[in-house]
Amino acid sequence: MFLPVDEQVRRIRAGAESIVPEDELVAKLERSAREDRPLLIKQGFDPTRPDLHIGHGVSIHKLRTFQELGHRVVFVMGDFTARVGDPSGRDETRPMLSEEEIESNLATYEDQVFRILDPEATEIRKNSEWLAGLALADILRLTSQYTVARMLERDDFAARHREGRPISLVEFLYPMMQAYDSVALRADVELGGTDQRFNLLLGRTLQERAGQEPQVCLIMPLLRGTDGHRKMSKSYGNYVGIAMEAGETFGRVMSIPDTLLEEWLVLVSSASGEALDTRRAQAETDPLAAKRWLAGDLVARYHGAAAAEEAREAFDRLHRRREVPEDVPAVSLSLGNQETLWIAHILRDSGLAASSSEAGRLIRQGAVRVDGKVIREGDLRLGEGEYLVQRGKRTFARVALADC
RNA sequence: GGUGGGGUACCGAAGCGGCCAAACGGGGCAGACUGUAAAUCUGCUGGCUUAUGCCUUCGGAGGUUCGAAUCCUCCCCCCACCA
Repeated sequence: MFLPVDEQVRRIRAGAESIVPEDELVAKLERSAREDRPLLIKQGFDPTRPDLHIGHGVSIHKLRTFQELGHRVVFVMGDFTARVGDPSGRDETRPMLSEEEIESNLATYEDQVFRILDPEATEIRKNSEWLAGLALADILRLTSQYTVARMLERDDFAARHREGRPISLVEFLYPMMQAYDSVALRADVELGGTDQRFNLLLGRTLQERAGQEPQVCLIMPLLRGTDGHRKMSKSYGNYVGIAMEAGETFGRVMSIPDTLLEEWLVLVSSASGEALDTRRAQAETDPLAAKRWLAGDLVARYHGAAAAEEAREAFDRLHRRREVPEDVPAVSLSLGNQETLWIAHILRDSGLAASSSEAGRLIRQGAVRVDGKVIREGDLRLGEGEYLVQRGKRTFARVALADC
């Protein structure tokens, strides 16, 4: 039923930042094979922000690998912990979320997660199931199992404490709750990013205190974003969203620096084993081909094979052949009672420029074309008719001018 | 509670009576180059019915002045040290 243990380990280890401790993972896998019983793989998610990007996808892909290896994946929605907000990597307390906000985020999470995970083989559990019912007495027992000094070992807490910034008591409870999830589920393995290291290790500690075999922590690196430097994050704008439109996804992947390519192939592509090795070699010899494959692979995974083909074609058309894309947004503008409209206003009102001042600047820089011809005159006016207006290399609008 | 230091455009950070729509860096946008890139170089980066013109902006509200981001008063918010 299971692949040989060493092959399983190989696939699990691919791309991982660290496995703590690896020999326990091997032991668990061996026992699982011997007893023909799948391991329980757990990952928690904070339903605080409804948009997932492929940085989150790194560990979700890894969960998928576990599914393919025949293990049992439990996806924990931290609906209860979200009311606190994960302080990891933060330098201040986060606002608590209301129940309504949390609920409304859950559904969109499932939609995105199931673009990667097999829904049939995934259990989704909310941690309010076991956390909401805890009595104060239970919580006292739990909190007695860990010390303030050890809590302060965590880098972000330590820094905040050292610098005199506030740490609310409830934030100490966040890792405790996440760790308790592992106790409640009797997790064999927990996945998380490097920023989760402390929380994952705390899970081991609490499991041991509860008389359980401690979980193995599988720590995945944080994915670097499209800028090639900083970790992928929505607030840096260097992300590729899982639910993002297909063409946009394709384009963003194509624009990553080559130096990022191998990393992305390992961490977020569907390739594994030998296929992955082949792609990694290709990334060296023909980065463009490898990047195109990766872009298509991601689009196919999130939107289906047909969408990937379409995205590739649209991309080639726009960027390689410099042709006008097929789906240029159409805008119709009213002339009002005038004969003509000023080009700066046309650019502004068709959404190609944020303001008429910006439109003027773009024209001065030679970035504006009308029907393929570069516009130099800042005072150009257009009369009734249809025009293809272009701003820069890749932003178009088909503008219809008419009175009415 | 005391003392001291701050709040400037998307972010960081200069400016400390006119030459300030506000230096510089980052980010963003555009041009060149290219493999669509990245790196590099160049330009732009408040708004306005089309602009050697006008309007709004430097925590908030008033005031002094021909003139204020810059001086004064009050208020709000941050930070450091002490208690």
